[in-house]
Amino acid sequence: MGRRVPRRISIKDIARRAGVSHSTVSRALRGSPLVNPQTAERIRRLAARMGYVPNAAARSLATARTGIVGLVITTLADPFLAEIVRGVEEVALESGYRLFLATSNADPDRELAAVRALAESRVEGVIVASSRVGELYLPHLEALGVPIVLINNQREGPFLHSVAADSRQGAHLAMAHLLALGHTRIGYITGPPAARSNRERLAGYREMLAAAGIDPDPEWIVEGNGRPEGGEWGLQRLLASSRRPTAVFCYNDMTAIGALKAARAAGLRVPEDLSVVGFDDILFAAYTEPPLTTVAQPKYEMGRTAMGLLLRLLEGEQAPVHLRLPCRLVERASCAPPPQERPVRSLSFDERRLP
Amino acid sequence: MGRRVPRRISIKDIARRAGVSHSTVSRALRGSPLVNPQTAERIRRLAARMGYVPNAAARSLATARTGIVGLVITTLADPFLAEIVRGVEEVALESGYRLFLATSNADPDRELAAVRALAESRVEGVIVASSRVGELYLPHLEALGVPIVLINNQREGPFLHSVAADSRQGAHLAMAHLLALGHTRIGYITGPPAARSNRERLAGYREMLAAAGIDPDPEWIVEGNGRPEGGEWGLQRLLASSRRPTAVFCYNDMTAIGALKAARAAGLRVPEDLSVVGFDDILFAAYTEPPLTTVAQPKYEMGRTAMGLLLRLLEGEQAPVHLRLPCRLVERASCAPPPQERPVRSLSFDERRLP
DNA sequence: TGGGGGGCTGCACACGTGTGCAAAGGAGGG
DNA sequence: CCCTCCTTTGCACACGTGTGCAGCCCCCCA
Repeated sequence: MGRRVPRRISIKDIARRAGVSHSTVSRALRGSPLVNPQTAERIRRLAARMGYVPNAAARSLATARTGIVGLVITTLADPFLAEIVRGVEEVALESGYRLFLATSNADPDRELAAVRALAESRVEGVIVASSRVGELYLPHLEALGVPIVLINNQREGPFLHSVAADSRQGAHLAMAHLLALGHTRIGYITGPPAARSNRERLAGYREMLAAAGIDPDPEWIVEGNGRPEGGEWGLQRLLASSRRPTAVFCYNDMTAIGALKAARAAGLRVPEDLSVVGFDDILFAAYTEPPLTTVAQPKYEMGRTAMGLLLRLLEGEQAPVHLRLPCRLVERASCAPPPQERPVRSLSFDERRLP
Repeated sequence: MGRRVPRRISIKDIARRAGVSHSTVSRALRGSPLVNPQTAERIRRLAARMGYVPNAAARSLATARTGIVGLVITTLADPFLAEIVRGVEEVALESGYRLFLATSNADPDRELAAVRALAESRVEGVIVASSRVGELYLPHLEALGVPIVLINNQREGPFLHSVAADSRQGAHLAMAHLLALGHTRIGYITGPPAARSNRERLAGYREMLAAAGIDPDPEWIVEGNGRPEGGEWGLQRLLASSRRPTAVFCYNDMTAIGALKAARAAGLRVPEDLSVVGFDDILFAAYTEPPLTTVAQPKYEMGRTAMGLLLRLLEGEQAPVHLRLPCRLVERASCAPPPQERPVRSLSFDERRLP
């Protein structure tokens, strides 16, 4: 399959033209002090003039270093990933590493093929920016024997390191905001129940309620799936609960978007009747109706940090490292004080037990 | 910098264990008919058992083929790109090519560095999935001397090919829909004026108005920028026009989102008072308020087609090719028949000239 | 003037894989 | 039985770059 790549200038061609050996050219271009400065300069000029471009494959072979980092993502369709990838790529470029893309879309066959491609390319390290890494994926990656940095997906293993947003602290921010506005009945729409981030946000939610002396009603915690449908269903169930919350903290912005939709469908105004807080600060959070107050993960920083950590690991540090970056609250327009409590008496104990 | 990649099994190791020469191993693993079938099978078994993984760099060097395709995108933050990349990646994986990521974020220095990285990796071809390729970027890419497939960015050049959605036909769909609903005063909020896609959508807009016998008011065409702000400003100007449109066709969904926001701010209900059509069908189009009727580009198909085209070019076809894929209309809830024309007389000629 | 040392250069080999060519061995036909 | 041809294998070189080591030349010092 395929044609050959066009034959390009090699250091031997330059050597011939310069009347030196290819070794000298190699050294001159690499800036070795072993070459006479004038000669080196002459060679560099000549190389530039001849349009020389080093051959990465040949260099890899000679040096046993590829300068390639694998970037594993389940799917680019996750708007959350863009900024992370930007951060990763920027640091990679600065430090002379190349990125190999490996997406899997959660298909086991493709995951396997992708890992094989990474192995054949002899990646020196791997960054996994993906909410859900397949359970089988990770072992294969570990078998590569190179350091792995997981983003927002902390696990334990000899080659495993991680950079994650501090979801619990982020949840604290969201809840502190709602509590400060005067809310006391606050719901939480979960993401994928098994996700670590979900458990942490839930923990943060519970902690802040407890700290405020509020006893959370079990009905306030409803299951979503991290996607808009989940938010829709979740909010519907919340609205049906006996002690209807005046505010909802959502696992992520996608969930919040669904929740906003359901609120509208139920005739509720946001934020007058219901306050909503999201998580992630995706691009569209600023354009929902109303614009969404949300907890921003430092995505770009996480990307930079992950690649920076990988660089350090490639330099030789081998101890497993797990880094946490703080979130911050982005206040927009989806939160307000709770609606005036109708002076209607709350249900008495007896009434509650009635059908 | 960096440690060496762990030493892995080579065909020489296998050869030693199998008691044959490395040539035989190479041939066996590549499935050459020159090897005794039993021997070949034995070698393949041994290779698998020893955990052999071919070294892509060495193979590249020997065959002068890298199997690498450069994927150039200005920024991943464009939600539009995700599906395209998915299509590209899928075909690439199926056909044994690897993807090399190069983003530039419109920074000239980074563009240069990215192109140099592509050159050093000896990419066999390049796919450019990016609304705005820097003017300087493209010449550098062309200097690589490998086929280039542009997505949604048709230009002419010896190595340039393209796959694009048929924007004009898409505009026809949108306009046909609005006209069929009974609208006669229809505005268009542009994208970046220089963008080819914008010119095509504008052309499609004009053609359909003309076909319907409608003489477009110059005030109906207002300038946006492809982002929500542009849509906001654009709609504000449209609402201020003397013959206020009852429907707006927007350059893209981001613009439409801004337009929806401005409509709300102006107290207009969508779709009762104003119909809005977007373009692109990004993920969030389904979650705007109301859900956005829009023209979908076949993004996934475009990605697949682009990579497929590149494969054919790599096989040897050299004629510049420009492919067009049709769009389709996705009807949601942002369009309705125009509001009942208030029986109020329209302004007379004389009145119009008054201050 | 001889010896030592430093600066610079080239030789030769290595990296891992692929492949043209020669050669060995066996089978089959005359 | 010999010749030919086919199958199978290994040798040797190539790809482009990097690098240890030897060697050359020149300068400096004794």
